[in-house]
Amino acid sequence: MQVLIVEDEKRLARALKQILTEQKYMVDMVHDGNDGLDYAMSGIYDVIILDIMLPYRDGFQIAYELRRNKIDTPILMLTAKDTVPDKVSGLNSGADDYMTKPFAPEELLARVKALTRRRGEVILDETGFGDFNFNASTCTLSKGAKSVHLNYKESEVLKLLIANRDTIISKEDIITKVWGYDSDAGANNVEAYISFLRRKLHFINSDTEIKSIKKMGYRLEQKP
Amino acid sequence: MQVLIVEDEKRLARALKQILTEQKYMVDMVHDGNDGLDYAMSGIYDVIILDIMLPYRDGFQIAYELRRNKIDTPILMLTAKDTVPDKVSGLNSGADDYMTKPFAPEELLARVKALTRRRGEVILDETGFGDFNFNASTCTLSKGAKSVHLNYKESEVLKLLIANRDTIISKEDIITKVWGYDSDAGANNVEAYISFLRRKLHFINSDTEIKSIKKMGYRLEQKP
DNA sequence: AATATTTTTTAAGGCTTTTTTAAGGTTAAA
DNA sequence: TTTAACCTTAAAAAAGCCTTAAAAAATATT
Repeated sequence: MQVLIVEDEKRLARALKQILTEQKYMVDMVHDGNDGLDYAMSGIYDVIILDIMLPYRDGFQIAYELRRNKIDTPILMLTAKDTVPDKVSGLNSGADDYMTKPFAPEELLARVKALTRRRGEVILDETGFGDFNFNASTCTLSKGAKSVHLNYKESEVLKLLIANRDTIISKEDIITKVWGYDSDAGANNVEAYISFLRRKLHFINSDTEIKSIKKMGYRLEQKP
Repeated sequence: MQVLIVEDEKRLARALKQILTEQKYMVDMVHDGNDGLDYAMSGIYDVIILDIMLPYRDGFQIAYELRRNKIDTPILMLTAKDTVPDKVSGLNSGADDYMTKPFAPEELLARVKALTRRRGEVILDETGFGDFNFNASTCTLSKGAKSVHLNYKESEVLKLLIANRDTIISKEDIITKVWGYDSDAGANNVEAYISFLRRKLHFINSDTEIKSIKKMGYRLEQKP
């Protein structure tokens, strides 16, 4: 789950980032309106946290531009002012939610969660493939009576494999989606996690295997 | 369908890559002008997405060099500037299309699609010829119940044969498109892979054959 | 703040698959 | 019939991948 923070007050931006990364969001952070629009236009984020007062280009303009370009990433607007006129123009320009500074971390998290949930496609808590189940909210992989805990990265990799059940997913893809765009993780990082997952699948006696297709990537496959 | 991204801003490059790979393009990514020219010279790409501002060698130079060397891969130029002089020199140097940052993923996809369509091909996921099917996203060749896995180069060669279904494709062509322009692969490399493919077509009981026309190349042919 | 635990990264050696090479047999054009 | 082009195959070489242990980093606990 990827979040973009556009906030020029760096201290606040850092605080936001910390709150979100603690909840396992992948966070990118920029500090002015131009960068904000650039990054947001990539369309890769699940939520954008957008300050209104920004250098070069304000939050309203950014929201407006995004919607005009059919980027429908949910936007959570931030502002110090609590005036009605602001609220109106914020929501008109395309924001989905609105929050006035200062705010409690809980409130931020609640709103971000609400916005990402609304993106719909059902946030799958309980999912699976072949003969195993995976509960994303408890990070538990299970088959029958046997179960085992997955840590964060294991879970993310497995979720990707499940989501791409009928195609080969490349290591590059896994890296950008689990480690992030600017990470310097390499193929071996993915390989290591694939190995961890295989061991755990084996531990719960699953007959699903993570097949590797050389030069292409991985795919889940149910054995017998 | 292969795309080369030449863009030094790594985050943007990765975002581009993600957008394209989600649409089943095969994407290679380099981050400076030298690598950009090297990769592009291979001639194996269907589109090159080329930033203008690059370390070592800018986008104009690369486009110019490519055209001078008779590499006619369509080029989509990217730039932050939206000035007319830039547009002109971009198109003069050999670019086919032009896009200013920031942009929406849809726009990118529309332009890339337009450039590749012009080449006359389609984005193939599930394709085939005669009595067999080939699923490019799982690298699986099948006819009826029988199926077999193709490795990377086998897939690439087969895709070329299918794409050129009505014409003879030469070994030189296959070499430059699968091995790259500066590879030292020879005719025998192609012959070996043709042989591998024939064996696998036979294995799935296909009646399609890869016909060889001496001194000319190969062509797919459906028997009776 | 120090220590313990868990997670993540790194690196090396071994294994498997892919790719190349090479040699001898086959085909078809001249 | 001759000969260059092509086919097939085995085996060598290279590349890619797996696994594991151990180091480093992050996180939790005391």
